[in-house]
Amino acid sequence: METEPKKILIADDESDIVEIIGFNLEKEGFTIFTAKDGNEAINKAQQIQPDLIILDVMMPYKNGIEVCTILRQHPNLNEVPIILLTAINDEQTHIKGLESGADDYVNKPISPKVLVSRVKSLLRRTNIVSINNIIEIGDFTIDSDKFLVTHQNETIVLAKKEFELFRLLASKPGRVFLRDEILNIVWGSEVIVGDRTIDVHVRKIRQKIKADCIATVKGVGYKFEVA
Amino acid sequence: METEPKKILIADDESDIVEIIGFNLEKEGFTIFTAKDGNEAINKAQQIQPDLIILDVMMPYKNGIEVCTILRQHPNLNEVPIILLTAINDEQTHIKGLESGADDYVNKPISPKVLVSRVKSLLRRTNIVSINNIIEIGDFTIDSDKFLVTHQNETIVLAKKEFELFRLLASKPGRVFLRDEILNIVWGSEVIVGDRTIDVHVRKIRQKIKADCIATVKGVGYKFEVA
DNA sequence: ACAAGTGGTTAACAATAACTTAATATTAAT
DNA sequence: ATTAATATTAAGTTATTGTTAACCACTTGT
Repeated sequence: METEPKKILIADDESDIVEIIGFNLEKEGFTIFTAKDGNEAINKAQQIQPDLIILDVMMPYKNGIEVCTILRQHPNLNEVPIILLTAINDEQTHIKGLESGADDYVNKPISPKVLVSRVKSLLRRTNIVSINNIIEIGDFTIDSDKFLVTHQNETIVLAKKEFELFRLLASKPGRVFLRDEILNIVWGSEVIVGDRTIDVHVRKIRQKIKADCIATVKGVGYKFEVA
Repeated sequence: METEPKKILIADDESDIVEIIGFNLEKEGFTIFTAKDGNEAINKAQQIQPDLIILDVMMPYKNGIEVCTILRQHPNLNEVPIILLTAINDEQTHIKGLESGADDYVNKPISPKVLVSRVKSLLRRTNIVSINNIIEIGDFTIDSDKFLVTHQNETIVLAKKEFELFRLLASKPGRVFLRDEILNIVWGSEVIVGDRTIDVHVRKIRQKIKADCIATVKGVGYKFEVA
């Protein structure tokens, strides 16, 4: 099983904090993404589907707690581990932060080492609990648990066969799937359907997804192409 | 699906701390068990199989970190959520505590309310299915103790099976539950009921709850959708 | 004990969404 | 240009779910 580096999104308007935290997490092998305000945090989270998000509470446009509340209602991000970071050492805010759906609430000033420990602890816990069936490729997110495809913040609802076909192609971008393979995997080896059936499904997917991401390889099959 | 109150084991040699924390957690509907030292904590944990353990770091016989390390090697307790409690505000200990497998590390003096929040947050994360006896999602409040659903201040009375089905779906908003899953969880794996049974229950829920919050995924199952 | 009510299940049928096919148009390869 | 493969469209078919009402088992109040 491949273990790609875990992606962590850090959102804070104070660039030196982002830098020091980012540096320490990178040292541990995490891949770091950053955002400078609440809106950017939400957009980037959707784009990159991080494994964990660190949110400063005091940020322009949307504060960390607001971002947290929004993410918890988001179809693909409502289970992502969230750590709130704050200079506010206030009981009410602390409780409100956790109630907004955050997993941890850490007061500044922070020891980077402690933060790294907390990140690891949280990831350890979330890995035990949930194995998310999410494929990300290009601007697409394919969530098998929710039977949902999202593309650039837009949610696309596919029917069962459409979804299974799309997921198959997207599972190995660039690789061509023979029509026979597709039939075997999506329809099953016993089922016999005409050749045009696949085409019609491909058409429906292409229609629902505006992007041009399924390529025909004439005489062979279809493949998913990253734009 | 029975909803027993969640069991929490508190281990601390300072009886007044145990008392104040215990009191506040009981107020929230948790059942409290206590231990006065490390060995007792391990024994009681095995006996009662708590849903969460709070360990003081400084305890006789075995300290909290040692207890945590041992529990993490124990077959039945290696996944139980653990919160370490400590008067030691020291970075090294903090990190060691988390590395021993604890999920959280909280410094004394503690606000009981904050601790309760952290307990809830951790239980929310560790329990896929509603362990908090109260689920709040969208405009809905689902209270497993009172078997009550409220929606925008209106009280909705659901029958037992209806309630369990609704709670299951609401416990993982967005996630599609396969019909088989639903049967296994709500009806139990031994019980055999016809296919239309689920539909009829869904219909009744949809009828009682005016909102359109249960979506059908044809050929797959049902899911709860936030409006 | 009895009637009335509640909850749960089933069966019959209706409605609908998903899937398949067939007919025709378009495209790509040689 | 010719041909084979795929795209497109609409219509037809099937599978799945929705709806209703009836039935039975249990509980509750009298």
